[in-house]
Amino acid sequence: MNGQEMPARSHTRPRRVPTLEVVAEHAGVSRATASRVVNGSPRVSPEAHAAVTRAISALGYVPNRAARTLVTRRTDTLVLIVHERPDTVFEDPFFANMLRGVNAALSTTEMQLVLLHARGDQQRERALRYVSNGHVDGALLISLHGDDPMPTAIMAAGVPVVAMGRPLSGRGTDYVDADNAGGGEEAVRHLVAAGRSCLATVAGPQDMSAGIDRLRGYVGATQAAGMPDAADRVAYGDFTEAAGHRAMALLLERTPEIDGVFIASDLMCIGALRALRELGRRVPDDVAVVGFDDAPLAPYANPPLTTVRQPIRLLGQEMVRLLLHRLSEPRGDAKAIILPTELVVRSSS
Amino acid sequence: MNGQEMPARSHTRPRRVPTLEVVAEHAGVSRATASRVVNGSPRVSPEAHAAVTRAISALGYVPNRAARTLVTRRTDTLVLIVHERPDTVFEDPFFANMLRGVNAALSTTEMQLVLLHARGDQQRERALRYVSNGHVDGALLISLHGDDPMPTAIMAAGVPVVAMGRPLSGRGTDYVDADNAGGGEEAVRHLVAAGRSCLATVAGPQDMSAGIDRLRGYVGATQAAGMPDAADRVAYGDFTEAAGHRAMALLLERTPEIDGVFIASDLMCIGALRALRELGRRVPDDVAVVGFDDAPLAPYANPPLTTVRQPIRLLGQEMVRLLLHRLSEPRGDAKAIILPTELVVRSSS
DNA sequence: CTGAAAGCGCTAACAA
DNA sequence: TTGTTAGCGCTTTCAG
Repeated sequence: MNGQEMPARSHTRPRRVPTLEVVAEHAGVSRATASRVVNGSPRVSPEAHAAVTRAISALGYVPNRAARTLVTRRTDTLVLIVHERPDTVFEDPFFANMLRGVNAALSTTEMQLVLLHARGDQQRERALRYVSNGHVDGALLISLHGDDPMPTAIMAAGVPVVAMGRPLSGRGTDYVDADNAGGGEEAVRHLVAAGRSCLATVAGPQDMSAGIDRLRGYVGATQAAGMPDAADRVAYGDFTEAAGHRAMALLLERTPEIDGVFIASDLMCIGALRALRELGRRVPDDVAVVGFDDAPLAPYANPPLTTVRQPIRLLGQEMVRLLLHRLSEPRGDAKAIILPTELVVRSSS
Repeated sequence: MNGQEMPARSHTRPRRVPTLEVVAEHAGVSRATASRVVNGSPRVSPEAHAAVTRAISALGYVPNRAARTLVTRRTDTLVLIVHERPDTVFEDPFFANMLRGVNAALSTTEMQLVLLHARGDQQRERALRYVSNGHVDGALLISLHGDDPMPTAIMAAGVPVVAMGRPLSGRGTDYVDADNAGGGEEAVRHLVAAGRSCLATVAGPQDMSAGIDRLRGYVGATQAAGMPDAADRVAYGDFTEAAGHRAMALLLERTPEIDGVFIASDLMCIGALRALRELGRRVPDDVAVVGFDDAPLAPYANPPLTTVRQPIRLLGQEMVRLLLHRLSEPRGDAKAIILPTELVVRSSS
């Protein structure tokens, strides 16, 4: 299989942990009864229960997961698969925040989390094989691009899936997402309320729902505000700082009179801010900027950026909650959890 | 054990995967021979090998990890334990970068990574139990504080450990670290070369080796440069932005004539920069600043910060390499891998 | 309510 | 070089 002999890993762990067998003996019951107590079965007499419980804590017994998995085919493990297209979305550290949410939700459980990267065909294959072969009870998918078949493939293997962000394909996939469209609208309303009349946007990649939805919100709100021409002032970037710089410069070149701009990611904000500075525009007096808060970088921008904040940590938590729910409730319509965004106004001191 | 009945997770996975038994039959050999092929034993005839290999790919066989673990007591799993003291070090996203390094090193292996947070006694206990009970082959420890007994406890359980950063206790623990002292020295040399004569430092927490070592480097280099009095101009912070702000303000209050400062983390840099601005100091003309690059925040500072860069991603990789080495080489002296830092000079455009 | 017994899929002696 | 066999520790019928 792996083609080479395994190294003889002989780190002799002398302290062999107690087995159920030993617990049962210590409690004066059979292994079956001990197992029932461990698994919380109600069909156990109070005496037996007490005896086994005592034995467990006396011996410091902990169930052997491998043995349990072997028979139950349950792994008590979730996998987080990170789809990372070389040097784009994952460059920014929004990941850490999401992870904290995931862990928070998991910490009340006996579930453990394993991490898998899946960039490149080889790693994708490996990840899919891993998931399909019963190594995990469920999968969390993040940073999906385009119509990635991964969610469908995993579901076809009978493993429940929850995606972060609305998947562009795979109609039946459960997912959690921020209200990206609503955030885009809010940004526009803020700019309009600030008296801006010539809006533009640096939109995200149109092969990701986050990019698409934020743009949709922007377009809808500008039209609702009676600024249909704003829908034409769009430049696209791939969520990176360099792209933000490029897009902002392009917008200003095409329409110098822009006085308000919505930028669909915080990394792009940093780049756009740089472009504005280089072109001699003052922020926010000359051009008002509203960003989208994926990661904790925007607060460090200079001048401080007003942003639409995405509750990433909460999204992580909700992903896990939804997946755990699916585990006990395998069938049913696909669910989507959309969390509201929040406008965070920051002004230079 | 867990006190409540497990929910009946019945997501019927119909597609039962093929077992070694089936592979053996298909190849016309015994299970033992098939196993030998799977594990790359050389004691197999070419014909048998070919037959089994063919059967494996025909059937899409993948070894059942639980079964294998049950007998070999090897899990092919490493755990990354994050020690996160409430709201201090972990606030900054250096974590994501380290994780990428870890994953890079792991991706050439069949090993998988599980993530465990251990803040608070309860979670610490859980983590230790988890590790001690043979769920993993080795442990990676990050963001250790003070004389945390965790490394020693895990090693006592017979599980190899590698820590990120020199542990303050546990003499025998393997670890990887950046050359923090060297970085501090380099920062000072840079400031001296820039003609600064009244140096100060915002040092990190003195219950973490990163804080201690960077300060040591600073002190040593200032004395070597004939500025013994600089050793007195030290203010401490806990690596957070707020602390950096506070410490910088304190330094300037005590010694207004400071014209060069070394700041032991990038988050503290952001805070210090804010303090400098508020107090009307110009950077770098008035006060030159050299930071320490833990996370990708510093580049976004305004003005751009000259920093000592820590190769976090590489450190992650080296952690894994060292741990894998330990797995095959259980005994031997504790090893330390110290990676050099790099001075990154950034100037405002 | 309890126990005996049959495996889950795999590896590792031990024989052949 | 190969096959036979005995478990690894646990859950789960099935009788009692």
